[in-house]
Amino acid sequence: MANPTPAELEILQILWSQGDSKVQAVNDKLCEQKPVGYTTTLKIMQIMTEKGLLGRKKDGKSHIYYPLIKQGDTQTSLLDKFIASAFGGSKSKLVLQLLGSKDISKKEMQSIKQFLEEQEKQK
Amino acid sequence: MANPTPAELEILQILWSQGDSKVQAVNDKLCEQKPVGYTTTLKIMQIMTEKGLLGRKKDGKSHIYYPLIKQGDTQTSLLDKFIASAFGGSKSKLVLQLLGSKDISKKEMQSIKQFLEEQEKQK
DNA sequence: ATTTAGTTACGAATAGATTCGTAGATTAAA
DNA sequence: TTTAATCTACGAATCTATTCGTAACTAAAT
Repeated sequence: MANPTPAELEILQILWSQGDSKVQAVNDKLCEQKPVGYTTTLKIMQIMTEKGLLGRKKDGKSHIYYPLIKQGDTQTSLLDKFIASAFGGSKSKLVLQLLGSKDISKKEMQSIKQFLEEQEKQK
Repeated sequence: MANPTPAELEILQILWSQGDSKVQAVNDKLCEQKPVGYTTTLKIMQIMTEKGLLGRKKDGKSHIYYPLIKQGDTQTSLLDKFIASAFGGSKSKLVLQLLGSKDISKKEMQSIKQFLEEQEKQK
């Protein structure tokens, strides 16, 4: 399955976070960030349906759309591609760049270290 | 400064890793992965020069090109944008996804843990 | 039945990135 | 000086994603 385009990803994020939705609801959410025409959103969601990224069921005169791909799978796939193109395929280079950045919050560092500790216990 | 496009990034990677180069050398390198015409590579490098991504100096009848932006800065900028679009802006979510993935090598985990240990000592 | 509001389907316009053909310029060699 | 090889500059073609106008359709309200 091909990766979603940027505009498609925005729509997927909305569906993943707020659940199955009508075009109107998705468009409203998108408009909170930047103005975008209703038919633009509709068109992209129709394309996504053709591609197999979304499914839909009829509801009155409109449709309710839902994602056919999992958020985690998509993130993994996008991440792999990103690491290949920007970090020469090295996962650790990316992580080190992140861990070394000044603007990573303490809370974020906390949850990372905690994850590693729990992983140690597993063994 | 706007982020480089995918094709531009490929060229930057080559210049960062093998140093200042002529179009010919860059194109040869690119062709190791996929066939691409000489004038295609030339055109993109000319555009990059207009944009201020590359500089160049005359050498005989050709030019020697060099990056005007740092690899680390570019990676940081691309990464920020990527995290915003694919991980809702959460750095830790991305790291956890990576650390939890099955195909991260032991060597990579090693260098990550080592980095965290050294960071602890700093305090 | 007619009107109205909301929705869909379709196709075209736009925009940006990528690709490459061609013509002209430059350099080195014969 | 002429030729050959290489390189640059330019513009056009292509491709993909995005945007939106318009017309047709649907359902509900009057």
